[in-house]
Amino acid sequence: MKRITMQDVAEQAGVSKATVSHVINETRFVEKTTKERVQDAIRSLGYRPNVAARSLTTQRTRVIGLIVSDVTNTFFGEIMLGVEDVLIANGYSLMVCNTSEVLEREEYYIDILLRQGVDGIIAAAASQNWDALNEAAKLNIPIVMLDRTFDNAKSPYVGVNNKYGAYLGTKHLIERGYREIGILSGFQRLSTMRERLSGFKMALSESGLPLRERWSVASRLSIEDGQRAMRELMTQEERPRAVFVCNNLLSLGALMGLQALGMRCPEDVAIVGFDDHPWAQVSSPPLTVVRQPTYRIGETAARKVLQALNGDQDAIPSALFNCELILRQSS
Amino acid sequence: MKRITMQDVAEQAGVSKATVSHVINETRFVEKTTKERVQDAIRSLGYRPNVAARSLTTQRTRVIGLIVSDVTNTFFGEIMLGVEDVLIANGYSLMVCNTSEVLEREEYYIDILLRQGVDGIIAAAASQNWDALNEAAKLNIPIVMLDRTFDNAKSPYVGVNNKYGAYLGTKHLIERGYREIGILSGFQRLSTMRERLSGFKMALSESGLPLRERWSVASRLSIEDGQRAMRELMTQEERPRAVFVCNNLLSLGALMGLQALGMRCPEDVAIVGFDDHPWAQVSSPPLTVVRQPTYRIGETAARKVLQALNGDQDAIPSALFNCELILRQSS
DNA sequence: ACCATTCCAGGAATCGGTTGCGCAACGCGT
DNA sequence: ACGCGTTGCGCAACCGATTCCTGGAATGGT
Repeated sequence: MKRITMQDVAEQAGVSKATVSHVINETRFVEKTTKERVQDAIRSLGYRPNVAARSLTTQRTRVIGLIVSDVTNTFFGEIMLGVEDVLIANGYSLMVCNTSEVLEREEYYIDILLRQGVDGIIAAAASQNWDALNEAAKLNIPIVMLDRTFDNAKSPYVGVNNKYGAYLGTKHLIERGYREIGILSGFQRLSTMRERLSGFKMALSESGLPLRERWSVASRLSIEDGQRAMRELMTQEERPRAVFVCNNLLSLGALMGLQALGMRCPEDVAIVGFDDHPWAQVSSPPLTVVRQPTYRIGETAARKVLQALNGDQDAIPSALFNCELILRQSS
Repeated sequence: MKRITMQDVAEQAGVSKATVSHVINETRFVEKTTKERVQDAIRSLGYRPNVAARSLTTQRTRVIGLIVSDVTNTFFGEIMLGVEDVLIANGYSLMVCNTSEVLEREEYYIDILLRQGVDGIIAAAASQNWDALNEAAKLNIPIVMLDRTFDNAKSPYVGVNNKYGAYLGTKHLIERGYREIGILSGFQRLSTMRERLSGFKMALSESGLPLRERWSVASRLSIEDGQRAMRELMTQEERPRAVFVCNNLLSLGALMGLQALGMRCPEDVAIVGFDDHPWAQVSSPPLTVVRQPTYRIGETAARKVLQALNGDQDAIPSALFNCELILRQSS
């Protein structure tokens, strides 16, 4: 079936393409009866504007690119939900890219998104210094950093106060009486992980507790790696009695690692995780976690790109949410 | 910064736009030296083709739309992963739409995708008779149904043998000695849910076990609804001693519901869930589940759209994977 | 040396919209 | 009846690529 174009609508309605366009976009006054004829023609023909053609002239696509590092993680799933809700409500669409924390894939995707001509990019960057992002900035494409940021990033950032969150979780362990506390964190190239480590250290030093280097392990962000790392922590001659875990996949891995070792939580070792997860309520034991407002983070990030697109010339401020400690039975 | 066009490249290389285009797409022989000049120009200018312009003439966007019903569900996350890997490898991009099982949103998204001019659609449809999809079919846009299908769908379908999966899980409960078995399923408008219910019934009747109507509840697919439904099942005077749960969110809800009622699993009631989940390994108790090969489902669906796009005129066959029973401690 | 091929590459139309410019018709005042 | 301002809409250029048609130069055969 031949695709129906604006020309077809124009002919059917007995007007010019220009008028059809103006009716659709409400960009100029059109007499009521004419307008109705056009709308009828649109309906009866089942006309659907071609966004490629439109964006060719307008230079805008009304598509936003979202780069996340792990689509299978509920954390990002909820963020996507927030982003999507806001975008849809504003007539934008979403192009999702999953990097699996692989740097090359990230660069590749940036390129793709720029070719697609996305109007803006929301990114949970895997890398630490993103030339590709700078390029995008040069093209005047607004960027919003999500979850993680760079040291000298000039783009607004939406995330949580990671340092405080980790501090909160660690403090809780200390208050519970634990004094031998370890930490299971992730890539130090991620700002979140650095901040969480630093919050952890702050809590420790504030209470005069030492941090043993061997009790601080950083691993890749996966269940298997969490499991491995937990084993590494727990098989030392002198092992920690509590562990702060910096990510939900790692928490799951940690729990599994513990089970594999035949150790009990919290009797043998207490755990506080970062990031809540629906299943954390029924895990064995239910996990005490530091929760981030994921949906709101997504929403906020989306609002900020739109804000930038709507010509808010002022530098758009970053948004930091606070974390919340959810007490359960692992600590 | 002005966007760099093919014209700029052509001038810099001292050739015509046509030649630049042919170099980029390898659509006609270009002398080695000329080609190199063009490639140098592309590099030095940092030229990036405008896909909107391209798709205007080619009538193809190299974008595939993926409609899922719940992005926060790991199940769909893994499917997305599979879809994405295949698409990327073939130079396609992905536009993700999340319907949250809301029918209007689904129709809305179909419209959006058609406007965007996606080359194909992969859909886990929430609705049962999709006019919108038929429209897409009329436009010669290949559709692949994912996870669920319609009764008289003419599009290929990629999923699992749900009936057999449910049969497997139920059979397992029966073999364990349970005779009072209930089922917690979802919307009967979803083909998956109907099939699973039917597999469940098959197992029951095969063993001469009765199905009490009150032991079969269908709820919306969410954790809260699963919880509610489980309570409904468990607070009857005569309650089942085992429950087959048709979806991972419902399983989680069921577990939570049980906890809330102070009941123990599997002592008070055994559970077998449909869909595996990483956290199901550490839940209390670890959950026996019927697992679907999610990643492969995604991959396969993507391959099928591409196949259709590459002009495989023959009707593309559906693909049904088999489920696998994962034994843990809830049964 | 001349003509027929072959080889390379350019010109220009085209895809389907948007938008600046300008014109015809109409109403109103005098 | 005439002029002028206003109202409503059409014409055509343009966005940035692809692709068909065409033509000049180089090559080869006799």
